[in-house]
Amino acid sequence: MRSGCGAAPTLARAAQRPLRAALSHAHGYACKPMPRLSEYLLPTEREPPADAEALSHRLLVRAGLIRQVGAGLWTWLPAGWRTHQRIVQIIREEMDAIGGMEMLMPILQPAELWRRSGRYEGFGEELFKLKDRKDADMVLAPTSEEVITTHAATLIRSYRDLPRVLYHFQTKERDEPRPRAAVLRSREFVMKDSYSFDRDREGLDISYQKHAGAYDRILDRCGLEWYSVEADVGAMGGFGAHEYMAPCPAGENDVVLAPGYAANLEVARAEAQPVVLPSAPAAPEEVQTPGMTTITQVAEALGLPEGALLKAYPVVLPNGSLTLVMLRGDHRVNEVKLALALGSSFRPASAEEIERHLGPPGSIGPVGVQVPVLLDDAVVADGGGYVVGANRPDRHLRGVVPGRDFAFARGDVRAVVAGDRVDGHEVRIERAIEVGNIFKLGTRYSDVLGATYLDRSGVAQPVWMGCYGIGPARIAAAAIEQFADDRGISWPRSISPFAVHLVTLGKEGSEERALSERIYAELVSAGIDTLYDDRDAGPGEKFADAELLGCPLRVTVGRRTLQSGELEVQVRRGQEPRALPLEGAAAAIAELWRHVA
RNA sequence: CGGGGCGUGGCGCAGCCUGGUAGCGCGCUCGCUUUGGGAGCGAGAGGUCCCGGGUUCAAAUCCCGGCGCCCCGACCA
Repeated sequence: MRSGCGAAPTLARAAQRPLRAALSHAHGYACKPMPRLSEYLLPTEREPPADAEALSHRLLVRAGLIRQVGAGLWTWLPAGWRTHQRIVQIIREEMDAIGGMEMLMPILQPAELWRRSGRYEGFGEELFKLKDRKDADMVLAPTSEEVITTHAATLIRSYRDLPRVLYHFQTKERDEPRPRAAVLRSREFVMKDSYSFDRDREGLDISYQKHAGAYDRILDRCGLEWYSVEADVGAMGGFGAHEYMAPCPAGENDVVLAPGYAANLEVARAEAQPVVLPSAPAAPEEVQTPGMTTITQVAEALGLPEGALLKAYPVVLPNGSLTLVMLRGDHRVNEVKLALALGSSFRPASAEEIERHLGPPGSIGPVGVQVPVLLDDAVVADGGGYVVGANRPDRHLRGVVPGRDFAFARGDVRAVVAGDRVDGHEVRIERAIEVGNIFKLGTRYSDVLGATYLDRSGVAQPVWMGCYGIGPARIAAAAIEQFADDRGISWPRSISPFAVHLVTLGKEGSEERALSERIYAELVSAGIDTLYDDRDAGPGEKFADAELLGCPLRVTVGRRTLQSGELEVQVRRGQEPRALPLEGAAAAIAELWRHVA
């Protein structure tokens, strides 16, 4: 918070002439102008738009912070933009603190660069493509690895030029297949993306750790509840990645959490809950399962838990070969982990392929098949036997023991479920929104775009890169989701559009109004960001709007204030009321401000 | 891409089935009253009924085509 930009005018002077003029002109101080609601654009709505589902979407619109332009396209209105900019500033400070240098790269980029990196086709339908008047192919950048690496190729020449961290805040364009929940997934949004350049892998590790520290501080300062989770390095390749997840109901990811453990469900590993198996006979026995094609049906018919059955998931690799993935009946395949275990992408086998290689879909199994079997790690026999499909219609096999009755390779390919354990602790699974990510790129871009430097011995080496993104809009939405109550938003103080929402209940010309003006001037002079509700409206409406907008402190000036000589301050979170002495109110409010969340 | 839903004043909705001068609540404007939890009375303003075509004497309403938006799933550096 800024401090003192001029003495408050006295009450007497305030009564003599328009206060704002006194503040901004007569005094000549460079006070940050603090809006009166009667002159501000804050279009609050009593009802949310009918198509808004997510809480953050409803509240952002109702509180007058954003408005829609098209699918996935949103305008930030003045108060909303204040929050956005506060988040941007926090990010900027923490990036600068780790030695980042702010710059700006264009959104509109030549397709040529993207062809060279292989992403013109590789990025997929999400990449906005267009042509300029000379018919040259262009793209609207969803991210800036190509441009920054091209710069690095010519601007970084020597080991002395490394390491470096460069970043910018820039609009990103992504033709999302399904924009949703207002700013949670939009087609155009501002992102801070930074890029680190190092001499080698060890240097990259250091840059990565610095970013991890910066991101920790950014999200703490923004007042969010958040987790850093291990992430899938995905299609981009890479040497490691973390995602920063903020738990919230409107989130799009599942995070697996246990004390000391946090991972994206896509990559999470945990110890499965045990299942009691019937003891295995000397050899598998066939059982009749007429018309039963699902795990549930067979388990029920045999009186066994679903975990005592094995589920078959035949997949086809790009080379056309078929692999039979087997996992416990109560588990589900995690496709990301499966691709990792297979070392390749895959697709589920078609019914026709299953029929040809194995048997009738619905009762296929691993015994006697001619295709490789990949057995999930959670399948442990331990003296017992499993029920599997017999590769014949209406038949299953009972008492099947992996290893004895079929050969297999091992892999962890199942999705973790709540109740599994990590280090003895049960895990829980929460919805969360990804607000940032950090990624060790390695030399993927420097190799293809020619970013090399000369090392100490004069040998050209590829630059080792990392990329790091964070989305202010998602941070804002996550903060709303995490802290809103039934009256509206409750901003963490660091990213609230205003610190104080000053409500006057006095009519124009009243004594209360004159007092309000004085308090307003004092707050502004004390450097406190204040929104002053001086509208000619009823108290109910003003309070409702204040609680909807969610500034941490609401200061009310009315007849009661005059009678009691005390100022009423409400802390938004918990709607806790307090009384402060009128004398020295601004200082007391500033002090209170320092202690709210 | 598959499935579902919706486009009528700034917001929320009715009217459409069964065609006949477009309505309600909130909001907005003006006046008076009111003023510590979305206040009252009175008077007003505001709509190419998403677009195009068709049927009809007549289309918000029926038919055909298109566009837009939302939700679920798939997908997702």
